[in-house]
Order: sequence, then structure tokens, then C-alpha cells
Amino acid sequence: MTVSQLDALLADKLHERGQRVTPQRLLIHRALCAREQHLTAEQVLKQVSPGLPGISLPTVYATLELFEELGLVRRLVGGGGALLFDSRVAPHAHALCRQCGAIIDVEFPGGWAWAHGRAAQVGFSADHVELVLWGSCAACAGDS
Amino acid sequence: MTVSQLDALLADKLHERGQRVTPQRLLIHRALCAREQHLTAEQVLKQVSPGLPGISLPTVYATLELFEELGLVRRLVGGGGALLFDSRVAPHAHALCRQCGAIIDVEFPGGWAWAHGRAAQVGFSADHVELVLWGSCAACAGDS
DNA sequence: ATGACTGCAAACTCTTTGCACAACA
DNA sequence: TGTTGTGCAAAGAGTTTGCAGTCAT
Repeated sequence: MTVSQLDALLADKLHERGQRVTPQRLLIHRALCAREQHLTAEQVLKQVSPGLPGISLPTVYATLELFEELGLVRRLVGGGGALLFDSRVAPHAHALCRQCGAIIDVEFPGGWAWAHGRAAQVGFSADHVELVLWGSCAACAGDS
Repeated sequence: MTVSQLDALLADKLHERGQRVTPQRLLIHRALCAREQHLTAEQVLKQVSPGLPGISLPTVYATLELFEELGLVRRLVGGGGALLFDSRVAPHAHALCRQCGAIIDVEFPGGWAWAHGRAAQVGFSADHVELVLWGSCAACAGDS
């Protein structure tokens, strides 16, 4: 997807909700989509700072929260309890390496239907499933 | 399991590692096992304070970290990013209600072998699987 | 007796809030 | 022009660290 397509996508979603299109929102959105990666708020700030001097951390948080409502990012809790923002909205699991802190995406082709079903059996209506695998990535397991 | 059995279990584990048996450790252990429940550090503190006046939060954290190493509790990250400590070490999923914050245990009888297998395919060696379901509990879904 | 453990206080990280100025529509 | 959004500063929650005194062994 080109940058202008990304911008248009975001602008549409914002207009739908009567919200404004600002350079901060466009740049943060681009930064998130540039690499499909798990970023902390601080990393997002660093990545957009060159193109937007003076941007502040509270704005990054506010924007990421907005994007979450728009369904553009998913928020997840990383190793140290810090928040991570993931532009991959499609369901997938995360493998966290205890040693190096790496986060690896793991696909589960079947989807989470079975998990939703099991939750429904105990009266719980799940709208989101988060699967985290703790352990050692290939590199760290090799070092041991 | 009786209280003295619990105490003996803990004392054994501590002696094995050359660590000391203190009233703080015994009481915190009892509090965790009394109800198989998910407790914050603060809740643990409140629960043991009557029997152990002057006990401090740092001690609770240190003790819970020790227990995690001993395999007596599992640590998980709750809704607000706060840590929760769970004396149920056996694998099970957690359903978190966004509205009331309730945490409900959900059993997945099949186990996580399939998840470990899938991770292994991408070179990741998982030692622990954490499955969290976000949504609404029965009570909150009814209110809506 | 000796070394580990506890309690106190303070620091630290990450996130959120309040308010005045700026800027999108 | 009227809100909405931003930036700054400060507060807030939760967790961790340093150190001196205490206690289990």
C-alpha cells in the first residue's frame, strides 16, 4: 500500500467519526504501518520526531488510543508490563523471548473460534483473544 | 490440604535451595493458597497484614518473585497493567471482563501441546502459554 | 555468629490528566 | 469562528532498589 493510500484510509475513518486529520495522526499512522511491528509509545515518538519536531508523548498515547478505537492497531502488554502497539489487526499469537525480549509473531491458521466457544460455555462473551507464548527464541536457545 | 501441610511443603522447597523459612513467607504462601484466586500484591498485603503487622509491600513483591521461581505461583498481567499472582499453576486461560474487571478461569481440557508445537515450527521453544480472553462477563453482558 | 531477610524510604518507569495555545474544518 | 487537537508540566499508579537493623540457622 502506498503512503497516500494509507493517508486516505485514515482520513476516511476520521471523517466518518467527525474527527480531524492532523499531521501527527498521519505520521504516527504511517510509522505504525511502515513495518508491521510491535512498537512502544516511546519508539513511535522516536520514529516520528524527525518529521514532526516537538511532538509529545501524551499526543502519541492519545493518538494510539484513538487508533485502537478505529480498529487500526491492537494494544498488548509486553514483557516489562509496558504497552506495545501492533498494526497487525488480524488475529495472531505472540512469542516472547525471556532472554532477549524479542517478540515473534506466530500464526494459528485455525483462528480462535474454539476459544470463543469455550468461553461462551462459561457465560463469557469474548471479543478479543490474546495468546502469548513465553520461552526462548531460536537464537537465545542456541546460546543457552 | 491442611495449613501445616502447606507450611511443610514450602519449608521443604526453601530448604532445598538453602533459603530461610520466615513467618512472612509462610503467611503469604497460606494467603495465596487459601483461595485459588488472582491477587494483586496489594491484596496479598492486606490479607496478611492482620497476622503480620508492619509487613511491607517490597517484601510481598520479593516473596512473590521467590515463589514464582519455586513454581508456586504464576505471574500474569491484568487489565490495568498491574501484576496478578495466581496460585493455580496448572495451565488454564483467563477471561477478563472489560467492564467490571472480573477475572474468570477458563479450562481448556486439551492442553497447550498444539501451541507449543506451532511455536516449535518457527524455532521458538515455549515454556509457558498464556491465553487471555477479553470481553464481557455474564453479569456485565446482561446489563449492557 | 553470620549471612540472609525484612522494613522503611525513596527512586524509577510508564501512563494519564489539566490546562492554555494552536490549528483543522 | 468554533471546536478539536496538541504540547507542556505535573500527577499518578505500580514496581523496584539501597541500606541499616533484625532474625533464622
